[in-house]
Amino acid sequence: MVVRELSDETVDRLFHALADTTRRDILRRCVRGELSVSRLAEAYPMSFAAVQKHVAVLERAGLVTKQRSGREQLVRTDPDAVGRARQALDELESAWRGRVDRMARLLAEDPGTEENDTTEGPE
Amino acid sequence: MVVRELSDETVDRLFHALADTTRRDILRRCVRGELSVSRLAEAYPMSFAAVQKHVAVLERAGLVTKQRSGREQLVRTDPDAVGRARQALDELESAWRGRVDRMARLLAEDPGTEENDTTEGPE
DNA sequence: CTCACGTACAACCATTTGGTTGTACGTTAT
DNA sequence: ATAACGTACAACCAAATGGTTGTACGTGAG
Repeated sequence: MVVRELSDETVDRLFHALADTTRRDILRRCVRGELSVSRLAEAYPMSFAAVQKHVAVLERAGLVTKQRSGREQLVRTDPDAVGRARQALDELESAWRGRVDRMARLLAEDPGTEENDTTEGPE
Repeated sequence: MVVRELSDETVDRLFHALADTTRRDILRRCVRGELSVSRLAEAYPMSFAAVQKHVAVLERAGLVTKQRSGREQLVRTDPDAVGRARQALDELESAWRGRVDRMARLLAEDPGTEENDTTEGPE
């Protein structure tokens, strides 16, 4: 498993897609069996086009995939999606604890250099 | 540990706050020692007021707390914050697998009521 | 005391977002 | 063949976002 580092834009789109109740609900629905967009749309108090847009946002964020089946477009949430969201959180949390710093430093410097942290952020 | 369920609005604000590169960077910076807002502002190619607004967003999301110290306002990221973000993700992921539904139903209803799922979304 | 600093907040602006309706087009059912 | 269905997409709109500048005010330093 390579787990490539997530770009800022990727994380932006990921979290933005998750920052909406309707979209999170769509995700939940489309795990147990894919649903056509119109079927989905029936579930919400908004137009078909609105739901279509929500799905598009989820798709751009890589949280769902669409697959054509006849005249329907079936939406399914990507199983790895949560994984990536979690990874984004992990990357943040690791900065939290300075773990990444320490590890990087431990790998880079001599053992025994237990300095206090002064990790430079992006200037 | 009580771990109260997160409201939709809470999760909305949480993910929305995280869906911005600058704000995520602020979070990273304000873990190792709190920083004054103006100190923070120096780090970004935008006005003081803009950074102030970003901090406000983080604060409303509960990701950061401010504490007055003299004429400065010190920003510190809440250690429990990531925890709540992770919880939000967990609540989603558990729906992923249908675990929460089943558990909730098992706990709430009579044993043996094995209905088919028709999980009602926000109407 | 006075002034610079750090903050708060309002007003304003451009862009994005989340929603609408309407139209067009391919596919399935009758 | 024709009608109904599911989708795609454009145009439009109101509200929220992310940024700006300007002003006011408390606090700390000289």
